[in-house]
Amino acid sequence: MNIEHMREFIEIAASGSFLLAAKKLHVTQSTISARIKALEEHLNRQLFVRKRNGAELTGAGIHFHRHALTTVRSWDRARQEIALPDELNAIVNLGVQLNHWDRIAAPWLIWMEKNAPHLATHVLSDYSDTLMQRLRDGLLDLAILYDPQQRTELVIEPYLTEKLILVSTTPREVTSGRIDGYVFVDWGDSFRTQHALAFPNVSTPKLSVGLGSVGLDHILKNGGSGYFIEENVKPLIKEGRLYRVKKAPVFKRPTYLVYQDSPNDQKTLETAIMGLRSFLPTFQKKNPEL
Amino acid sequence: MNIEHMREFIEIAASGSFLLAAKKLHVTQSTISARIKALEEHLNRQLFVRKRNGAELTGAGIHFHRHALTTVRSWDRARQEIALPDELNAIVNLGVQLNHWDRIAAPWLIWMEKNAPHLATHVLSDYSDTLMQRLRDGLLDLAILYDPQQRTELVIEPYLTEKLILVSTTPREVTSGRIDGYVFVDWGDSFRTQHALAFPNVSTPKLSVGLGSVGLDHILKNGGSGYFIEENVKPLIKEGRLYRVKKAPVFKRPTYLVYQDSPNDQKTLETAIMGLRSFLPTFQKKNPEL
DNA sequence: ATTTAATATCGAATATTTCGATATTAAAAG
DNA sequence: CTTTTAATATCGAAATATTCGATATTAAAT
Repeated sequence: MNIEHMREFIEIAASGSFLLAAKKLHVTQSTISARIKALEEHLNRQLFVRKRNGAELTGAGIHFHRHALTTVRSWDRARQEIALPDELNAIVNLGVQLNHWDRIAAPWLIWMEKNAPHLATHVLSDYSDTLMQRLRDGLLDLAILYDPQQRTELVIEPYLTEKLILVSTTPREVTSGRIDGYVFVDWGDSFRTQHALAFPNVSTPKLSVGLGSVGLDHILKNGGSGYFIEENVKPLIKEGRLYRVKKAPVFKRPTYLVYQDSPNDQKTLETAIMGLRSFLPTFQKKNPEL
Repeated sequence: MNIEHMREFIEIAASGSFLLAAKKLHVTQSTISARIKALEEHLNRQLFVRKRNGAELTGAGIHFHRHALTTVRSWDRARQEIALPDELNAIVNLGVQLNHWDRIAAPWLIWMEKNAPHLATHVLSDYSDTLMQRLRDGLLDLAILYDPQQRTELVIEPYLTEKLILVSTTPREVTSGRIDGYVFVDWGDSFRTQHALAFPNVSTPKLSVGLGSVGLDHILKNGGSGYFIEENVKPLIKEGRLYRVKKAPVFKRPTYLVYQDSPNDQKTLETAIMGLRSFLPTFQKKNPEL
């Protein structure tokens, strides 16, 4: 069965006439007639009632029409997601953490546009484990993530190291025991370990959230404190909406560049990686303490 | 695009070799080669990496494979429904969890046979996420599942709430610490959370299984305890083969009825849903005659 | 360097699709 | 009741696309 023929069936159903549809589709009416005949024979069911003023769907035709639509849509979606336009000769799929879009994905897209205009780009922003899984499945060419799992077929190289600093909506120093309004943001395994070591006597934090931005929103609205990525809260500290808690330990959070060991398209991957690496020196110049 | 060719693409992906697929499909290898070449040119994307020992999907190929499956399935469904004899005028495709066959699918089939004999029925029994995907792709009309993901195009309504109770092959009460012969059955995200809260000091359970029936078989054969759906173990408790562990917490496990917001065939869907609702205790209270 | 087990290519044979011309059909007009 | 008309159906020839069989190419393993 040919999907284009199903499309024509849909067009005929819409125009209500073989002749009209033929004109619209720039084929002869006899072609349409033959196609429908073939389709009807294939399905062993009449799809149209031929009338003086055109063709009308039969019951089976109406039924088939609905399915034809989903089949054609499914194909269209496949094409849309896979097909590359002629002027682009490859695609790079980059995965980044949800909170890395602004700082990594956006500048990378600009860099790629400028330095490799013949390469299409696609960015997926999700959690580490989803990205990891997509990498393994070959659906991503490379990803930047925290806590990568070592795997033989994957190359892992250190990328940026972020700092997690404790900020509060009111200026204060770190105190022992329960910290009021403290939001525990789960920044992953290694953070949890470091955090437990640094604050052995802090029992269950008042509020735990899985996503940095949610926790940040929360304390900005309701007051409180928590650990956030320095880069993300810097502007807020400048505005005076947040204060850095003095003497609080700073946690490091390394990110890694991960990609397939033997990729399908070495050159494309290298270009993409070059783009990502190009942010490292400039980023580090701006943040010499890292 | 020819659907039969997509089927061949799927076969090649499955066999991992042009040559093998050619043999299976009773065409020459050069035909397969040409077909894939045409497909790749059409999409302007490489789908296979040709290797010494066969052909392996590229990332794009894997991605395309998923869509190819739904397109082909969608077409199959169209054909299947159109091929129905006249006295049956539609098919309802119901998806249920693997362990729900007996309790939901089987009685539903009987109900449908009695109350809507002109509707053909088809039941798919699989995991939640597979069912969810099929629903989205329009390959299922409705499904009953745990943890549905909210989606604009889907309607979700609460259905049965099951109880998970702790049973053991020997009569006893719940004890602190490690429970001997305990089988941890993974009943999904929300169960894991509830379980962790209820048994904070139970470390890694001795044995974990993904599927309830497997776990149940295991303890019946080897002795032990675990959480199972009340309805499933009730007869076994009566027989004296299992004992309910006293004072153990009971976990709730809600199931949901999920269907497309704007279905292909409103009336057919409504009938099917009515059948499913008729099994609900609330419905049976209101309509005791059923 | 050779062998081998895979895919790619190419021209000829074959099959399918499309076209253009014409036939058929059935309702509307006369 | 016949003619007209506006649609679809049919048919053979031409155009197009697909498949085959033979052979070339490739790259890993020997």
